This record gives sequence, C-alpha cells and structure tokens, in this order.
Amino acid sequence: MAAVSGNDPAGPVFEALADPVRRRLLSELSASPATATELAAELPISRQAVVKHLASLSQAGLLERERSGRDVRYRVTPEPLTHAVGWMAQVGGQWDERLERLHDALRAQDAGL
Amino acid sequence: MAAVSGNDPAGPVFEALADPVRRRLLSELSASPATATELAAELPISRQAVVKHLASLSQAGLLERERSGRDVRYRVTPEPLTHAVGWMAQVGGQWDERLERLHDALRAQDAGL
DNA sequence: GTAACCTGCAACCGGACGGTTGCGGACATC
DNA sequence: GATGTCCGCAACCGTCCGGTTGCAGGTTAC
Repeated sequence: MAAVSGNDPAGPVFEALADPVRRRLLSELSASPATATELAAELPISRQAVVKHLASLSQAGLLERERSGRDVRYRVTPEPLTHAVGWMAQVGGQWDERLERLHDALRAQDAGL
Repeated sequence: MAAVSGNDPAGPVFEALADPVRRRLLSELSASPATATELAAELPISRQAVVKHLASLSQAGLLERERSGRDVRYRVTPEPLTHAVGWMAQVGGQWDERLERLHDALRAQDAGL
C-alpha cells in the first residue's frame, strides 16, 4: 500500500542536503561559484573534506564542475531540488493540496526549460 | 559571507528525510495513520527499528503521537516541510524566483492555520 | 627549470547511525 | 487472575560517513 508512487528520484537530493556543511556549501555556491580551496578557506575543515562534500552534492546533480586551467570551479544546478519539492508535495498533499498545485507549477516550468 | 540567512530550521527536516525508510514511513502515514507494529509488519525490519525512525521524524516535528489505550497511533504533521521548501527556495532563488513565490504562498497558508 | 599552488587518489581513524535482541511494564481479553 | 499483545528502555554490534593526513600529478609563475 505505497502511498507515494514508486521509487523516488528525490532520495539523493535529500541525502545530499542532510549534512549542514553541504547545505552551507550549496548556500555559498548559490551566491557565487567557487573552487574547493576557496570554500575550504571559509570553513573549519580541510580541503579534502570539502571535496568529498562537493562530490556528494555533484552526485545528486546539484553541482556542475567547470575546469579552467589549474583550478576547478563549482556552480549550482538546482533543478534536482524540484524532485525534493515534488516528493514533499505528494506527502503533504493529503494534508493540503495547495502544495500539489505548487508542484504542478514547478513541473510546468521545468518542462519549459 | 553567508548567502542564506543565519541558522536553518530546515536542518532537522532534511536529516529526517535523508533515510529511505523514513521517507517510506512518512509516505505510508500520510495515507493513513498507523501504529509502529502495523508499520513494521509491512517492512523487512523490526518494530524497534521502526520506532527509532518514528522518533527521528517526530523530533523533526513531522509526526504527532496519539495514544489510545494500549497502542500509539502516529499521524503526519507536515508543517515543518515548509522550512525545507523555504530553504530550497532561497538556494534556488538566484536561479529561478518562481520558487520564491511558491514559498511565500506556503508561508501565507501557514499563518492562516 | 624550478618553485609555488591546486587538484586528485588512497589509506586510515573515530564516531554516529541503522538494526537487532532481550526484558519489563501496561493494557485488554478471556 | 492468567494470558496475549503492544509499548518502552537498554545494551550491543556492524557499517557507513565525515574528517584527516600523506603523497603524486598538473599548471602557472618567476
């Protein structure tokens, strides 16, 4: 009796967003793209830790790598966030269908890209 | 240079939603409230494991316990989901402000409850 | 060419987390 | 009141995950 349809593409997104450091990184990158060393400079963790987090975010489809010579620049690609919103809309749908309509709007916009 | 405001109330929600079992449970409960033993019967894990997951969800404010005699019934309280949507709207805002408006709509509805 | 800097890979470590089992207590039923 | 069933607590275990360190490979600059 699965209430929400099949397997969720939102899983990787939620897993990626579960870590506070990762959310922080996404937040920073949403303001302006940056390299791993730049990001590590603003955080109390090593560059390698940042790289691992960026790999997680990238695996969820939330980041885009762009190499320019010596360094690699990361930027946000927030499309997968719609999967997460969609899932929540389905769960919250029973409770309030306004979320449903919101989700529909997102889907429509997504198709428009 | 924090791009997203202060500390996030969305953290617990994302952490709760990071686990597939927890998402499954939320999904089931959104369809109809149930007890821990009922939920465990539909899953390949023990009742205690389910209880722990329900505790996580409850800690994120996503569940409500309702005791009736011998057994405890859980139901979904999806309001905290708006925190998660709000956070994503801020991150994705740079990319598309339609999410922002969606978030505003949610906030308005939240105030209306 | 050599020095400085950034990326990438691999090994390693400790703690958190998902899961199990066992047991005691409370409630309903007979 | 005895029994079955459900909840709740606690201990325990293995694995995954976040983090570190060390080192090799490119790339830019001097």
